[in-house]
Amino acid sequence: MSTDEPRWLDDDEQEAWLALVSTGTRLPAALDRQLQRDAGISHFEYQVLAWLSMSPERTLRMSALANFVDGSLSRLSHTAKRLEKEGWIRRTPDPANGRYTLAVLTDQGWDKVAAAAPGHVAEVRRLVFDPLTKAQQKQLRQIGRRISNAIGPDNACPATTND
Amino acid sequence: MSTDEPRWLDDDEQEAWLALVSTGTRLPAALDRQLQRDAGISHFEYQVLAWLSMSPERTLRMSALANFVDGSLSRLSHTAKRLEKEGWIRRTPDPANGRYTLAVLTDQGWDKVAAAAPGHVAEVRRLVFDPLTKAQQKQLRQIGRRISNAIGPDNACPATTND
DNA sequence: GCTTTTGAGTTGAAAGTTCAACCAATCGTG
DNA sequence: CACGATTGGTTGAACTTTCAACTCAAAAGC
Repeated sequence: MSTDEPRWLDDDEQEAWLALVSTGTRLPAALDRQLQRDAGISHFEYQVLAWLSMSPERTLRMSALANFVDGSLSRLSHTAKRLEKEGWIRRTPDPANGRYTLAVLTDQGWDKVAAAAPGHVAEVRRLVFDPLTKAQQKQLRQIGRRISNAIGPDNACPATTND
Repeated sequence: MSTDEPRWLDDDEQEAWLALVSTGTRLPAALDRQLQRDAGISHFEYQVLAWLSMSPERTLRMSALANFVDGSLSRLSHTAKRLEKEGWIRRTPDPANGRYTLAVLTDQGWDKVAAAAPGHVAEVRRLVFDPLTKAQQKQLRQIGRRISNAIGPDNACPATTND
């Protein structure tokens, strides 16, 4: 953008960066593969079902759900249509305020997440936690929080002030 | 998969996991936004151009390039068609072995990356390195390497054995 | 109280990605 | 040296995601 030389990445930064980009594309891909293979759903769809399953009444407003899964409302709407067609969720206008839409996990939806969860958790463990020491897991938590803060708000995890 | 209870994530793991997923989806999105806004290309396209620009003769075989950018050959082929249409790359059959295809960065392609790079590097710095201490940057490098190893081969960064 | 504005959500078309089928060149093997 | 198997790459169709336009309900102005 500006005309003066930017501060390029040094070798260490470069290596960290390449590793991060590579992991950032390959980890989601790996999770998608596992879920697609064992449950026939994408990681995004899984997250939608999972967040609903953890919510009171198994219910969330579409916009809240979109925030949790870090997706656009439009993307969520299309996905919700597919999930609804499968019978895993239902959508109803919020009786308390007609311009909100509530997404509700159905019983079949619950069964679906319940069936998919163990395999998914095992994969997360295998790829992320098992290869790390306890100390590294803690470091990862702190690092993730800092980068997430830098990216900005819209965060699923409520802001924790301590780093 | 198996019928016995899986080992669920404890609270600390859960938090680390949510942070990682959130960062893993929002960081690429943020990079895409910056590049799209300032250069009119996606992060994936940028990576293609960048890897070519760093390669001898500004040339790489399609399959090698696909590995570097962690994408399928098909995806790369479609992308290459678009980049070629813009005049940023050329494709020719490898004279040495007719079943390989060489992707070559053109002069305009070089100019394109050169123009996009400073803004992109600045964004990477802002989002990833500036918020971290030197120690955390080192930790991130090690953690990334371990997770990357767990995911498996096909890695852009040549395998480094020390953790 | 009627109109304008704002915000949540949906929709359809365009762009991008994946999937499976395909082509073409090389390698192996008899 | 011929023929099937393999490998690198492309293509088109199906699917997903994005983008911009639109709908509808609640709030805000006046």
